[in-house]
Amino acid sequence: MQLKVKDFDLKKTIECGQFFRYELIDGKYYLAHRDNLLVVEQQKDKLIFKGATEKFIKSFFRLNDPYKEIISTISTDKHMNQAVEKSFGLRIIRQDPWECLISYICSQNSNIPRIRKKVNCIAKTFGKKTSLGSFQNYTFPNPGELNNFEKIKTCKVGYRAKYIHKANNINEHELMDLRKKDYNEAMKYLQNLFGVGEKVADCVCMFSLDKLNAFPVDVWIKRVMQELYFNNKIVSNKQIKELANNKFGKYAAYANQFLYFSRRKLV
DNA sequence: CGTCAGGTAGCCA
DNA sequence: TGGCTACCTGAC
Repeated sequence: MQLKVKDFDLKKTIECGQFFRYELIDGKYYLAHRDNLLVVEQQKDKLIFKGATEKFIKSFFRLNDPYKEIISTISTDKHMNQAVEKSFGLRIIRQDPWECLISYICSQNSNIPRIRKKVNCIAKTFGKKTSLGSFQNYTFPNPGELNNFEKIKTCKVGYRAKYIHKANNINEHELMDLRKKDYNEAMKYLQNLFGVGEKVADCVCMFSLDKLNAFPVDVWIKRVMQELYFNNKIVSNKQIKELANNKFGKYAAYANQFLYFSRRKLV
């Protein structure tokens, strides 16, 4: 199946570090996410895919987000103009909240290759084998299925094993319902989970709960924000989030991704 | 070896 | 609130 796309760059979107279970083979991206296994490739303005419906693709890659409006909303200065220029076409992936939560718990104090190893290992250890043509991968386990603490530890997640084991008891219905709640309520719920602080909660909000006003502050965002907007002064995460909120408003999440991408020069 | 990497809990002022 | 440190692990 195929689909015409505008203002979309598949490579940037997948490789920018927001999404962890994929493989690039012969120019095609094989994606595994929760129970889905799909293959996608982009040829200019054409998106060719298998293993998913058009509806899923549009929702997953947020192809219906008003890209031009988002960019004009956040492009209030030359810094953001430059960031947008470098990362144009990058979209926020709309992930499954549960897999997203576990993935970002794994992300603490880890670089991208290590996060990918951990998340893939959890799928391999607890998920079911699945295939698309000759490509094989694993589903992501459901809440309740990560109940073996020793097995979790074999995935090299270190001290995060106890967080994952505890998160396993989550009520998935409640988690999904956070999509309908506002940002503050979602943050409160998430930060109540053991091992989930402000950064991880913000990531789950922005990558899976449709909270486009979220603005996760990690070390990279902190560096770039201090450079661009605080004259290289060391400031608190709270100050950074306040500024982002005022400056980028309801699309702060996109500003966050553009700044992160352009700073790290990924892809 | 030490340091660092997309943080958080627990503790203290 | 804000500041501090231990913490699993693997790459350099």
